[in-house]
Amino acid sequence: MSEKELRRSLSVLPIGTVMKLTDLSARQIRYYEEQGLVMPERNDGNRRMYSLNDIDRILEIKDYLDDGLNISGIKEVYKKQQQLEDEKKNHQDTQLTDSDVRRILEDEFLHISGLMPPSSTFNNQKL
DNA sequence: TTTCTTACA
DNA sequence: TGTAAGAA
Repeated sequence: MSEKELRRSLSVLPIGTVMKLTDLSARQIRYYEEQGLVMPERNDGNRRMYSLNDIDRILEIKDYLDDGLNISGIKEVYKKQQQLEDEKKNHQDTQLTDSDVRRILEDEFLHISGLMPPSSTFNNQKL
């Protein structure tokens, strides 16, 4: 991991700073954590400490919400991304190319952002 | 002062 | 999601 990545992953921001940076309420920020969308560290007194990566994550969540996605929809987006990353890691037993990954993700975006049925996202065969 | 958790006329 | 209450 590069030094840059390490710095971005250092949790040094209290929720108050995150509120100003994201223009979200503490309530909302904590709620996203409850939903497993972000997992900030805790310091001494059980206070949440966020990293720059967390900030990006939260801003991303905010954008998705503005685009009409609900929490469950966002969860699926991240689930999909992680799923694709895993497959990418086992590049040998799968036949997915980078362009395939990009296409699948694109498809998911349109699918999910268009107010999809909660259970219609498991039909991602192998193209 | 700031943040945490819990709960809801 | 907001807000109040009590604790840390």
